[in-house]
Amino acid sequence: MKRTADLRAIATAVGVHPSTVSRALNPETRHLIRPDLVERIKLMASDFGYRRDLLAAGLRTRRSMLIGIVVPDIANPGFAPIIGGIETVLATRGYAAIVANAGLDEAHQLEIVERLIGRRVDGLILATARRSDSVLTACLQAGVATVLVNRTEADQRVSSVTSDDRLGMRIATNHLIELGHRRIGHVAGPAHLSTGHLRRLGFEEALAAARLPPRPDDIMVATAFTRAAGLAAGRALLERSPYLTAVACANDLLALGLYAALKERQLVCPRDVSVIGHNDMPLVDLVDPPLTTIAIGHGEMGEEAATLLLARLADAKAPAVTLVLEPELVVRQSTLRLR
Amino acid sequence: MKRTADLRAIATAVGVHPSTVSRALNPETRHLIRPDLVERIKLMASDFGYRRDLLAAGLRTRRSMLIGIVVPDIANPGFAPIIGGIETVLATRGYAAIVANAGLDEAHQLEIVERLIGRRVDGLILATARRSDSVLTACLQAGVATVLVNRTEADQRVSSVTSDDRLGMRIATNHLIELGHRRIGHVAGPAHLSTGHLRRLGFEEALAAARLPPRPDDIMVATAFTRAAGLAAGRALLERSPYLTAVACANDLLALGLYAALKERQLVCPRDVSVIGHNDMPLVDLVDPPLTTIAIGHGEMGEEAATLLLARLADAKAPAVTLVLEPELVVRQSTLRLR
DNA sequence: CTGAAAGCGCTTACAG
DNA sequence: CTGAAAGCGCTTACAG
Repeated sequence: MKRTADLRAIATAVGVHPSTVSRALNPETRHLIRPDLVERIKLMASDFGYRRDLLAAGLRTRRSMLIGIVVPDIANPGFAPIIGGIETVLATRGYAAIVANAGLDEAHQLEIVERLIGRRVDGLILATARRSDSVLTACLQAGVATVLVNRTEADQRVSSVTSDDRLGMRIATNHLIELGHRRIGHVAGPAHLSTGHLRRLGFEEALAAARLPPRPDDIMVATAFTRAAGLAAGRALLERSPYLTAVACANDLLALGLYAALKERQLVCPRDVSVIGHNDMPLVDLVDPPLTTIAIGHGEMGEEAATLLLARLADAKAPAVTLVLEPELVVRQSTLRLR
Repeated sequence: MKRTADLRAIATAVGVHPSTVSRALNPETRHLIRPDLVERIKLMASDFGYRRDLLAAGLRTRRSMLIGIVVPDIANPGFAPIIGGIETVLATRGYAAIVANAGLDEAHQLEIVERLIGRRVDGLILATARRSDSVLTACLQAGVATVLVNRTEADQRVSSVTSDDRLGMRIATNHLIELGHRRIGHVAGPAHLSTGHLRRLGFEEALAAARLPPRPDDIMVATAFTRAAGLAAGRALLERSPYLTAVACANDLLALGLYAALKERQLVCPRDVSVIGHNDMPLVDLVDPPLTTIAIGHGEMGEEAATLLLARLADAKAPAVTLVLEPELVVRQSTLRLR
C-alpha cells in the first residue's frame, strides 16, 4: 500500500499543529477552528490525497465503526436481502459491516464471534439465533451490543426484528381452510429455531380456531430449512397421511422439497394437493406451479435491525425492543379450492 | 463494551514485560520465549479472557487483516455464493471481509472504495468491474492489492477469475444448433461488462462456426442483467424477429424475462421457442419449464479470487494471473429439438 | 531468552 | 482559536 499522507504531513505543510488539522478535518470539531484556516487545511488535505486512518482513529476513540453480521450460510440467497438492508442503514452512519459465515455448529459460531470481538466490532447482528442461544450469552458477557434478526431467542434479552412468524403461518393455514381444505398437513421447521417453533404454533392455532382436530400425524418436522430436508419430510408425511389435501410448509425451500415428493408419488399440485410456502423468496413466482406463500420484508428486517443496533450504540441503556413485522399472503397457483 | 484485559495487565500479573507477553502469545514469535514461561503466560491470558486487539495490532503492523469485497448488489442472490467462497478462504488465513454494496454508479463505487481504503483494507476484491473501469484505476493508484471476480476489464492490469464466458455461450449456442435450430436469437447483456461482451462474441462465433449468417436484427442488447430488462429486450426481439425458433440469453435472469415476453405473445417454451440461459442460478431447475443453462462455479470463483489475492498479498511482485473457469452445459426442458 | 523504548496515526483533555 | 502532551494497545528493532 502506498504511503499516504498523515495528519503530521499536512500540519507541517500548512504550518500548524497536527491537532489543529485533526480538528479542522473532523466535522464535529471543525467549528473550533477559524474558518479560513479550515479552508486552507481542507485544501491541503485534498492536495495530499489525505485519507483519515480509521484504524488509528478507532484505536484512540475505542470505536471501530465496524459491525459484525453473523449468518448461518451466506451462500443462501435468503440472507442476501437482509444483509443488504443492514448495510444500507449502516453506511449512512459511517459504519461498515464484516459479514461472517458461521455455519450451524454452535462451537464454530462461538469462535467466529470471538474473532469479531477481537476485531473490536462496535456491535453484532446475529441471524443465527436458536431459541436458547449460548452464542448470544457469550456476546452479552463480552458486553457487545447485539441484536437478533430473522430469528429470536425464547428469553428476550436483546432487541430483535423478525417477521410475525406465528401470524404468518396462521394466515397461510387460514387460506387453505378458506379454500375448503380440512385435511391439512404441516411440514415444520426445526423446533429449536424460533421460525420453526412459532410457525408450527401458528399452524396449530389456525386449525384450532377453525375447530379442526389437531392430528400429530399430520405434522412432520424437517431437520433443516432446505429443499433436501423438505423432500425427506414430504416423503414421510405423504406416506403417513396420504389423505392430506393440502400442506402448509414452514418455508419456501421446504415447500419446494415437498413439490419433489409429490412428483415422486405422481401427485399433482395443486390438483391433488395444495401447497403453501413461507418467505416468498426470489423466483418462487416462477416455479411450477407458482408458489402461493407468505411474503416477509427481508430488506426491511435488515434495515430495522441496523437501526435498532445504532440506537443501542447511541444509548447503551436503551431498552431491548422486540420488533415484529407484518407478513402478507401472496396467492399464486399452488393452492386450489377443494371440491 | 466491557473493558478487557490488555497485554500490560497480563504482564504485571505474570511478572514479566508486556513485550514478552506479546511474543509468547504470537505463534510466530513464541519460540523466542522459554517454554514454561509461555505456558504461564498462556494460562494467565485465558484466565483474563484476553483477546488480542486486532485494531491496535493492525495499526502497528500496518496490516488490518481486512479485505474489502465490492459488489454491485448484495441482495442479488447470484453474488451470495461468490462472497461465501471468498470468506471461506480468507477465514483460514485470519482475514475477515467487509462487504460493500456499491451499486452501478461509478462515482458511488469510487466513494465506497475510498472508504474501504480509509479503513486500511489489505486488499480488495471487485465484482463490479466494467470493461474499462476507473474504479480499478483508483485502487491501483492507491496501491491497494486488487483482484477482479466474475467480470474482467479489457486491459488485464490485475489478477481476475471469471468463468469462460465466451466458451459458455458458444456451448449454449451449439446446443441449440445441434437441436436443429437455424434461426437463433440472442438477448445480450450490457456491452460495457465483460460478461455481456464476451458472451455475445461466443454467440457470434458459434453461429459463424456453423456457417450460419450473422443477423444483427436477431441480437437484442438488454440494459441490465435483470428480469425486467430481459422482458423488455425479449419483447423487442420477438417483435423484430418473429421467426426465431430459439434464443440464447446472456444470463438466467434475462432468460426468465424472456419467458414472460413469450407468454405475452402466447408462445410456449420450448414448443414454439427454445430458450437457454447462463449461470445456473438457484431455483432455475424448478421454473416452468426448467431452464436449460450453463453452470458456472460461483463458489469456486470466490475461492480462487481470494487465493489469488492472498498470493498477491504475500508477494507484491506476483504477476497478474487471469484465471478462467470452465463452464458446463446443463440440459433441462426449455430447449427442444426442432422438427 | 527478556526488557526497555519507540512508534503506528490518530484524538482530546489541558493550557494558554 | 491553537498548541503541546499524553495515550489508545499493540509490535519490534535494539540492547544486554
